[in-house]
Amino acid sequence: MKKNVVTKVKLTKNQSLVLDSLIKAGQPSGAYALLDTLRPHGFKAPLQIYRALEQLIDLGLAHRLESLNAFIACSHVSCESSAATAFVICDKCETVQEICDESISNFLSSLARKTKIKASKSSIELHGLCNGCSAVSHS
Amino acid sequence: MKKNVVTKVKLTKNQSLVLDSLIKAGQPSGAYALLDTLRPHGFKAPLQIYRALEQLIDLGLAHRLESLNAFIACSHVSCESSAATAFVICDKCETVQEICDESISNFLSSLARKTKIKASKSSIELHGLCNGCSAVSHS
DNA sequence: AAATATATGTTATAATATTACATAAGTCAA
DNA sequence: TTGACTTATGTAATATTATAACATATATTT
Repeated sequence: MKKNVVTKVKLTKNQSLVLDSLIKAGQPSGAYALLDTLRPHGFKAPLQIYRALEQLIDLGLAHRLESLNAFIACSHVSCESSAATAFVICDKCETVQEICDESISNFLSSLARKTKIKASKSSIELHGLCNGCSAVSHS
Repeated sequence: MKKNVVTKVKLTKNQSLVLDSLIKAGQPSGAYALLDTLRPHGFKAPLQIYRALEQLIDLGLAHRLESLNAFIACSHVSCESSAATAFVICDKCETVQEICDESISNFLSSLARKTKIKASKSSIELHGLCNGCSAVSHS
């Protein structure tokens, strides 16, 4: 797995703005929601968002949630191995837990070994109801 | 995790046609590719595809690959627990290995336990180069 | 047969993402 | 500093993926 350990990077203006928006949102955000948020800052086209996101993801500062077509700021100071992260998503309150430990990387290594694949990217997303929401919702 | 153990189901005409196309394709297919394949059979609108796919997925006969926005026939006679499946995808030859064993379900249970989520759905997708393709491609 | 649920057909539109091309700004070597 | 090069940006147009809304038809149950 490739990864990007980044000590210090200077983000461009657009990248900073997008990252700030993601952080402020604190939950999964779609590209067009980010665009709307940033219109007051002069953003006008989706590409401005998608390009910034691409860099942020490369840098490990943001992640893409494949099952939501949405993006989220990395919850770690610097996600050392953005390729071995799991996301646990509450479908009710939209809270996302980002898990990034040995159990994940071990599982992925083992899976790669078993299937004889040279892995480059992974996506693990678990949906359900978080502790709080499952206590409440009887519906 | 909910699952759908299906002994015998009568598929509708559209469901059968879509499933057949998926099986023939033998690799991930987008909804619109399926639509084009099935135009000769009278399909005209995306909804005919999406609706059939929804049922097939519910029945465990097909799966959605979130990271590709594509669909694939279940490779098991009947995927007993479609919620605990991992997909290993070669980005070069597009081959998909569908893994559905205890290591997957154990990993997911453990993750759910640790994060205190009541899981309902999961998506595990590992991208890279399969054995054959990684031997060849130096690019 | 009537009532109900499920499947289908069709049009329009929403939501997500990329292509293509032009311009600007930063980086580095001579 | 200039020129060559790379990276970032702006903008319009368009491609791709997915759903809403509404009408009709077919199957299932009572």
